[in-house]
Amino acid sequence: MVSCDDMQEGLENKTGHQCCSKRKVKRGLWSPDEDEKLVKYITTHGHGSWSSVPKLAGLQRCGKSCRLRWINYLRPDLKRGSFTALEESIIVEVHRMLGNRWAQIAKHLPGRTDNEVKNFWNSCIKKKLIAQGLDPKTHNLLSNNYKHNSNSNACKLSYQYSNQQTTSTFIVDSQINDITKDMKAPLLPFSTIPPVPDTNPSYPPLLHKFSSISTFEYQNPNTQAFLESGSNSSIGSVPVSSFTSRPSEFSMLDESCMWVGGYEPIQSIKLENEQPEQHVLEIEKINELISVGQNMDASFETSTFGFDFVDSTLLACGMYYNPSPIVQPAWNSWALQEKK
DNA sequence: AACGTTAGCAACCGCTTTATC
DNA sequence: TGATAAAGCGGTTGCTAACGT
Repeated sequence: MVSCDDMQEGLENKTGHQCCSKRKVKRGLWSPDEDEKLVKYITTHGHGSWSSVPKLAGLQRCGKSCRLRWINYLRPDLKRGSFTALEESIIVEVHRMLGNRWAQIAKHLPGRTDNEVKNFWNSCIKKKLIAQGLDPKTHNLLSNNYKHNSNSNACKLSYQYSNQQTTSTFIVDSQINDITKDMKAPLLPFSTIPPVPDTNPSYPPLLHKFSSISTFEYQNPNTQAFLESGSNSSIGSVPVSSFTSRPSEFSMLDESCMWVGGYEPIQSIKLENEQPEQHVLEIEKINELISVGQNMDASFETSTFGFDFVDSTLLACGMYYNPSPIVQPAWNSWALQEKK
């Protein structure tokens, strides 16, 4: 077997990435000495332009390599150790919504890097899903052949799928609103609800935190929504069209906002619309279900309306309701009012 | 003990996106 | 507005350690 030293010796004399083609760069594993140099430099000066870091830090590395080493390994805020069951659940759930967008998934896991999440997915979660008979790409049931050929040694899932149904068209990222995904959504109860973090004063003021509505009322020519405040409860009524026809009514806002708001109990949420062919969905029992660490159950699902697990998950996790472009101005004015 | 296999992970590659001029 | 550089990102590679035979 080729030793690490051999490998590095062989690599050292090669020219590196295009970005560093003017100088010889070292590749392969980082030595403690290199780590120390990089940490010392970054903590003192910040990284600035990564391409200039190696020279300034006294490293014979490519700037890209320095950046990667810092982000994936040396950053002081990185979390070490195994993934928890909760983290695992979050990865599965967000992956089901976003696919292999590791950087986006990692944003929901403080202290974890995209590389780490990706490696964990490929080395563990993927196998667990296959062992459960689920396609790790689509999260749908696999064919029997695939299932039988899967790795039988994969460790057991720490969660259970309770159902396998429903489809809704759903936009999951406000920054990629042109991307519509078919959500094949098995019902996946979280093993626990994510911890409620402290309120983050930096989160965008114009975002409406769905779960903390207190009082709100507005009208506009196209849609109507009102929220009534009770002493201990909030009742929201938000006009939406059928998800299948206007899925963009619901979308996750910038993923970095996820988990930020935490969860505040709500008594009910009513979703309705004005068009006769569309439906009204009464959401009851949410607090109960959420408080015991579950999403809404299958019986709660209304296939006609298309309000399925995805949406209940958003709600349960203290995510955000993203109004449609029509509704947005009203949300914004409400938010401004709230700020005063 | 020797060898082969596998899992986990760090690092790299190359493409895409974003920022700057 | 286009060119270029820098940064970001996902896929892939290959090393090490652990495990099995």
